[in-house]
Amino acid sequence: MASAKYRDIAAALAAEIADLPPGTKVDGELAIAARFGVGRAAARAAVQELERQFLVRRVRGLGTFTSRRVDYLISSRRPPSWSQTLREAGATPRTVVRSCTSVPMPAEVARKLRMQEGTPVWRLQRRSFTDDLPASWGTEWVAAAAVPELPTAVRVSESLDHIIRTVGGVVPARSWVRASMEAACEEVADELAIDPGAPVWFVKSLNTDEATGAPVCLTERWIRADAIRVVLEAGEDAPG
Amino acid sequence: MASAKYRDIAAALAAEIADLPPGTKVDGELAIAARFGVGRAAARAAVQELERQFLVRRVRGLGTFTSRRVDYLISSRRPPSWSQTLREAGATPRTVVRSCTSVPMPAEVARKLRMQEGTPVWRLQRRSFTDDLPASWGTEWVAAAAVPELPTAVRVSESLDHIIRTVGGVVPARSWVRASMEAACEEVADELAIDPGAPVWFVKSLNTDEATGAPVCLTERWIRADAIRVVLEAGEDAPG
DNA sequence: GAGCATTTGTCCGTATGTATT
DNA sequence: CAATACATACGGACAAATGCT
Repeated sequence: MASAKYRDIAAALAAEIADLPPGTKVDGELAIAARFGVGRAAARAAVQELERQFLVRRVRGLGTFTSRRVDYLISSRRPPSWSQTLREAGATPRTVVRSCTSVPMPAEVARKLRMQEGTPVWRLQRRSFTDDLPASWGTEWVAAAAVPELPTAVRVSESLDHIIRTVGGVVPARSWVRASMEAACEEVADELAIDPGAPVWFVKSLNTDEATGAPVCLTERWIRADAIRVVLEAGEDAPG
Repeated sequence: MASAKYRDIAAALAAEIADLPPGTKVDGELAIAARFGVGRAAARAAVQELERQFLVRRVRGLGTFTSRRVDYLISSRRPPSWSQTLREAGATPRTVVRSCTSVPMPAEVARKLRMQEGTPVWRLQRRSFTDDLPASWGTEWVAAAAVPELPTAVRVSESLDHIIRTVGGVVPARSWVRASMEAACEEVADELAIDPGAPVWFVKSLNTDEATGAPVCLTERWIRADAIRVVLEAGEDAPG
């Protein structure tokens, strides 16, 4: 019995592609089926196994490609910046504003930001890419007082962290973070160009002024699990 | 066209089983195929979709059953105890010692524990269950000085946190945690009774004496993603 | 824009293997 | 040993997305 054919094939393919640079095109289902002398079902199961392990990414009509997950390190010791974190991990980040409006602060947000419900707050919705892959989407609630002209600022810089530092004059630091893995709902799946139900991280985070401890912004962000490996570091010591 | 049949079926089934108590037997593939008027392939794909989303668990020869994931909250504000965390979540925890030996401290562990390489350290390997499901496995490195008689102590109490408190006389607190989701390797899959490649959490954590900050133990633990929903929390403020 | 080849996505029917009860 | 139900696999078919002509 040993194991199933598709598992052996998956293991063989995994070893083959291990050293290939990300984005390399690999054999299609039919080619694999022919090479290993199996039907398309077994070949397909093998490639799907690799996909579940985030080793390849598949695009209909195009093919199967080697993939890599970029580490996204969330730590209280480092600035809460998508751009900077991704760049340090060796990827090319990009962020696009979907909407940026001033709204009355909802009750839940007000509680977290420790401000009066109904006072104006920026509601910034953005989508972030890593190497041209839509990898993150979510909402950032920024205290209006911290950055008076956010809509203008986000047109100049892609980094909210940078904006708050330069325009707002505060250094944001992660105060608390909560991360879990969920199945993508319709809306999230749509924004991230994945199938509904695919695994995504949900990261909620409060950033405060490093100096005064005053709340600056609240972020709620979904992150594609197949593109990003979220690593959360809690605590003060260096993990090495 | 709208979407695939199996997705519609999966969505319909998900809604049906949402309120069922965990462990309830649900329709098999053939029953679903008959009910929705599709082939077995589509029915199977639908159930597999539910399985990927951790809504059901399947056992060959037995059937498909509703599942629940227990929340495992890892936070710097709460004691690093499997037993206590799981119990609070309403599950029945159990921990079994696989091995407990005194070994010379490896270099990597020594660096994390800030001790001399080669000094004696307890190497404790344990497997933890939630409701009789093997859900976690890993190694704990405990400074020998903190608990002189660990092999005896682990026979009395299942909670390492409790042992260190009572026998060692220190209150352990999470100093830092590093968690990510990986595909299970052979060894881990074997210990957790899952297929190799299935999604598992890998959690590495350093616990220190709450009072003095001195390192007490280093843990490396794999956790079944289909059984446990890991939630990471970092920071001082109340998340509400 | 239309047409075509490629490749993955979905689905069918059928068959056999294997674990549990 | 038999019944049940999931696991794997085959071959075939059409749909849908992509890139190119």
